[in-house]
Amino acid sequence: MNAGAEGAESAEQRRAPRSKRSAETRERILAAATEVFARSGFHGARVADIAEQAGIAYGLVYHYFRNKDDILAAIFSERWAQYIGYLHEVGSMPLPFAERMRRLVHFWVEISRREPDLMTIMINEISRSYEFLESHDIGTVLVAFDAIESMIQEARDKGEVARDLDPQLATYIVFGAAEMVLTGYVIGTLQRDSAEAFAHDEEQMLGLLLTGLVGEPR
Amino acid sequence: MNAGAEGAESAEQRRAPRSKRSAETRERILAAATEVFARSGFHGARVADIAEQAGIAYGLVYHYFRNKDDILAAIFSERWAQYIGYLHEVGSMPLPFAERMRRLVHFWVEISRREPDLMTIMINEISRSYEFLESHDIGTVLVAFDAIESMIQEARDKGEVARDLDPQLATYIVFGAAEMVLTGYVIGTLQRDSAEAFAHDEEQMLGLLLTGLVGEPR
Amino acid sequence: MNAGAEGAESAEQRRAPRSKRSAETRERILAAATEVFARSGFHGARVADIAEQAGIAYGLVYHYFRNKDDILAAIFSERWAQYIGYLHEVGSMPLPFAERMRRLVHFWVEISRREPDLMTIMINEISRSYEFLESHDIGTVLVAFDAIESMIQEARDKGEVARDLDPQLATYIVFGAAEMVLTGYVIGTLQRDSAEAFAHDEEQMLGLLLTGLVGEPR
Amino acid sequence: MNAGAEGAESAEQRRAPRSKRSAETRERILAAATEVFARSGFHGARVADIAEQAGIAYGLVYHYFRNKDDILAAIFSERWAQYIGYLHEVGSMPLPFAERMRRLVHFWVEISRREPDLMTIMINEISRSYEFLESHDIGTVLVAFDAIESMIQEARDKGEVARDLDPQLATYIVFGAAEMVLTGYVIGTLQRDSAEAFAHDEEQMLGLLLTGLVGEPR
DNA sequence: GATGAATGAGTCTTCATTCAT
DNA sequence: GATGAATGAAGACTCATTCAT
Repeated sequence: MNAGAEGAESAEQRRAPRSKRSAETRERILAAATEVFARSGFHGARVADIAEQAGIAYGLVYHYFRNKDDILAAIFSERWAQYIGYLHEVGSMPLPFAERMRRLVHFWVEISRREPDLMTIMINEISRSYEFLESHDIGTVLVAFDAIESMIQEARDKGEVARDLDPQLATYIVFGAAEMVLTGYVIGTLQRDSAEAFAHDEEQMLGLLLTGLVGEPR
Repeated sequence: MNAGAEGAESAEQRRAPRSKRSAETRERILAAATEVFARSGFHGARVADIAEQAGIAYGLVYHYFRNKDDILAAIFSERWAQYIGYLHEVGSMPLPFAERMRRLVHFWVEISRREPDLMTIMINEISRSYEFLESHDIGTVLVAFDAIESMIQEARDKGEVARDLDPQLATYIVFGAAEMVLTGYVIGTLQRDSAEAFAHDEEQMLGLLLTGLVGEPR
Repeated sequence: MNAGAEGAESAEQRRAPRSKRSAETRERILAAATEVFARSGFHGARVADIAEQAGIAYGLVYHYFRNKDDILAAIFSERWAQYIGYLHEVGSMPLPFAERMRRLVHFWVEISRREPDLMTIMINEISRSYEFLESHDIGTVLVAFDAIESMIQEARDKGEVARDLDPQLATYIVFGAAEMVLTGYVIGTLQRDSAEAFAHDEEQMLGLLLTGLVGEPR
Repeated sequence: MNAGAEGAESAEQRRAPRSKRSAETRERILAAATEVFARSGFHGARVADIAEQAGIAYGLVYHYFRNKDDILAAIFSERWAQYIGYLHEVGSMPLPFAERMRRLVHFWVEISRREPDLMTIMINEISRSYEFLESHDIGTVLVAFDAIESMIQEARDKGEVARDLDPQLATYIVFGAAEMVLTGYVIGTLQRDSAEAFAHDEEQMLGLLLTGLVGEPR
């Protein structure tokens, strides 16, 4: 398509300024969309709102994204990718299961603190399965589940978790538990204002997931 | 008119044949809407679809509900009410905490099996929807959380759960865990086709919530 | 239903209650419609509003009137008829022109005081010519103009008004002048709270119409 | 493209070709709406009709006006403004009262001749519409009354009109008289086809308003 | 690249009117 | 006569997307 136009060597750099600006605009759109989607939801967000938030004309959005869906998909895949990356990273570290879980929980809470808008979107839009199943790569979402499931599976094999545990179901439970707490942050019913408060929550979540409500050896 | 046929039944039933038909139509609309919302989502559902599903003219929908939102709100409040009712019922029974949790989990799974459409809506359209949370009574939703929180609080006082447990946070975790499993049923990534399979899930969830991933005394 | 309870007497009278009741209901609808039309305008008034105001089911309205237009037409023709009647009555009396005008003006002001709703409708709806011309008998309206025009014409022949006066145009002016004052009453920009105030207005109008703004021989 | 043709004209015109086109489209919509409203009335006019008349797509109307009401309001405020302007202009001229009235009457008749559609709307949709009066600035309408009232008041102080005249009431009468004649033009019951005919009407109106039906010194 | 004017399909909602009971 | 459930045509309005400049 544009391969011929690329030219040699410096071409990449010559293209740079333009593509740099381009990339910046693209990023600005994504950032704006993240904010607007978080505030109004995917359906409630108008392309015009996103453009306005990004400080550009709304027609320009269509130079960077095929359509509105595409924007959500981009937010989703690009951010989720790094998330998945982290999951795999944690999964491949030679750490005890409890420590892996600790990092996982910490990671989730951290993201929620730093990028609440992004987390809001993840939580609110991604679970709209009927839409997702049709238009996006639900597989990509499931990869995250798989990563956690492998983690649990492996831990079970090593005897770090109960032998009769169903790894798949356990994954859903771990994921759901974390997600609801994050939702609490997002909708403001769980208000936390200090790093300590968040740290405390992490402890609680970790303890509860590992040893349950009853669990004493915490 | 047919008053004679009605006889001296309960006063409630005598509440006019017309109202009766009316009530039936209303129910038919709610049932149709539940199905359509579950299939297409609130935004994707057209009032015309609901009317068609209910086998009525679409203007009639507006005799029973102010607008589309109102239909969702009705599904929500009328079903959620009975749900809350059950929570309180379980909460007031003189049962050990573990048993209460068992019933709770069973209740959730049962509803999902019997009324998957309703559960789909609850999960997709209501529990995550800022729109809904903004326009309707978020308080009503939170009552469910409160009921569970009281349950946990009480159990803590009795020493049935860990002393340092944060009841509020624990509630979110319990709720979130259950919700995600149900979401798995809803979107079909967790396929269960027998009563045994569901029963097994209940055991798993209960065990995990009570004694955690590690938990041995299960 | 309750016919048997009514007892015997003559057939006419036995039918009387029914047609009497009928006539009453019809009147109640007209009265209600007058109020509602005055408040909300013809377009803004819903048949259901009228029925509610009349205290009946809205389907019943269609037993008495073909449709909404028909109600307005009835108000119009039945009330206007008596109005026209008065105009002709005044026109046929052997009175000096000034006296006729006085009675005319008094009549208008009186109606406005006693039946402001009716007057509001007359003023607001009847001039919507495009609708009127199509659906109603504009001729009936014009009869009123004709009556006044004849009055002026005759006065001119007798030398009671300026010889070069165009009776038709003068009619419009007289009519318009009165109508705007009444409109002032209706919309509340001309507030009058005593019989004297209204009487004073009548004097002013009469004086102005007869001898003009300048006019001294008043 | 046409920038070169524009040259170094006034800054106002340089205000971008795009805005220019925009302004033209807006004007085209207003003109179309004026025609359609006059023909079918505000309620009877469909936005689609207006768009078609303007030769544009349906949705474009909503780029320029919030809704149908807004279009009527724009017609009203933009035209009425110039109308009020003229009233004040006449009011501030050092002219005898009779001359002022002459100009006023002439002005009304002229507008009716030149922009019958506009006048139709003013009369049918605005000056009588409770809807309009409620939702918009009735004050703006009343300013016109005030202007005339001041004119009469001043004339009374100078002894140009009867000493016992109520200026406010007189204003309503003058206004109403004129309005009804214009209504006659609008609904076609007063057909005038020559400049002379209109001029003659002006004479009649002026004479009648100044010296009344009886008035001889005319 | 950038702009925003233009397009028009898609839906909700209203409400006069009909009709079974 | 009376009721109000049922119908469905009609129309306002939104907004994603295209495209000329």
